[in-house]
Amino acid sequence: MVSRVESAAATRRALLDAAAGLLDSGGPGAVTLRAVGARAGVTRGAPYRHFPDKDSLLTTVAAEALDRLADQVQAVRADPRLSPADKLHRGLSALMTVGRRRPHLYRLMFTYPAGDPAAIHAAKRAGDRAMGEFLAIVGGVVGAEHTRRFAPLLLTSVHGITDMEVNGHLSADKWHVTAEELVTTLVAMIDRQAHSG
Amino acid sequence: MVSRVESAAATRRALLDAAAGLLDSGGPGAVTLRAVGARAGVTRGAPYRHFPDKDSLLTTVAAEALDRLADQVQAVRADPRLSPADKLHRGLSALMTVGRRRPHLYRLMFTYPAGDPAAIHAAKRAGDRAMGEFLAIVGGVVGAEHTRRFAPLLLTSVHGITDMEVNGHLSADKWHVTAEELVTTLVAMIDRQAHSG
DNA sequence: ATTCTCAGATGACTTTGTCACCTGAGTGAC
DNA sequence: GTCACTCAGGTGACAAAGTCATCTGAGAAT
Repeated sequence: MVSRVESAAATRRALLDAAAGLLDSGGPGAVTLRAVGARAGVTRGAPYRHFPDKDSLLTTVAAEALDRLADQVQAVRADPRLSPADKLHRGLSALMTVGRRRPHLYRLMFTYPAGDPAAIHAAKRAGDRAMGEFLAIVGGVVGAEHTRRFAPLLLTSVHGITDMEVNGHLSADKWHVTAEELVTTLVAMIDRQAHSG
Repeated sequence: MVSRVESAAATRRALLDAAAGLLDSGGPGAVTLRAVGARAGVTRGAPYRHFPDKDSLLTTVAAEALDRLADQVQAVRADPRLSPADKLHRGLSALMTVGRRRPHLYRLMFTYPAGDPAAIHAAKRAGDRAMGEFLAIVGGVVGAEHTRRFAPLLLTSVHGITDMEVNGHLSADKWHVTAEELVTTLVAMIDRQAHSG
């Protein structure tokens, strides 16, 4: 027997999964509320029982993705078997992997959130949490006194590298560099900078 | 007396300007072909005489913006009164200024281009040209042997900084840094790296 | 002068976001 | 246990917007 609230929660979950799935397979254009509903086993109007509008649904998808990223980074940070340098490498890899494996979702995660205030707040909160986890990892590498400058620099830079790669502005055969190479160079530079002058 | 081709060219121009204007003032959601047509003084169907579809129109807007950016950077690069370091600073400022003054256009410029092959090609071409101009400027600062690595790194990083700022992920009161500070740090680091080891 | 070409207008169709309203199954009060 | 209630979900409807077929009229070629 399923209670009413259980069924409702399951539908909500199915809607979010359907939206993310459609986004992955067909890009933003494929995400219509009708298609989302169909994929979740309900009809066009049903999503409005769970989200005030389409933007809020999408922003919630982004918020969940940011939260999962934050979880991953948190797990990396808390893993006692990893050295600070390894943690940094894995954390950054987690970010880039989202961009490569789920480019449309990645785009959504870093777009200015829209929709109702609750969804927007959730997205900002999740984004800040992910950022905070990264900050802590970077702090373990460069030392607290350098974190304020280098952590955001590293994050924004790696985001830029990922974003441009995802959007085809980093054609390897034209600029003769890979994203990995850029990140490696960047990390080495920051490391050196923080541990010398 | 206006010839037919003059009138057609003027309409095409008006359509592109109208699209860019609507994008600036109301975001992507405000750019409808009907609104574009109205703002350009024609009706809904007229844009299809100049662009095969909406995506192609938008991609052309992006291509023109990238071309204008390339022009600016080229002008900076060719200015004999500027030192290499000044050129770099002004070039990067040009990029960030687009992001701040015209955030929606900035987003469009760095999104994977859609539409007909001609428009896509124009956008990629313009993007590559802008990238090439930046590359030349960076080469003047760090020396040819370091350009391949540092130029794309600098560009992607500054793009990432700008993108995250534009999308509200760099709230100064939370992370206690400004975009300027990040760029300054980055440039100083690259400069130092290229001129020492 | 006649015919042709093409920019632009118009009507129509389709997709999609959104809302008002309806319905039926769990749920709490008695 | 009965009854009214709440709310998830279904359905009809509407408006906005992309797109196309078709029409028209003014400049261009002959």
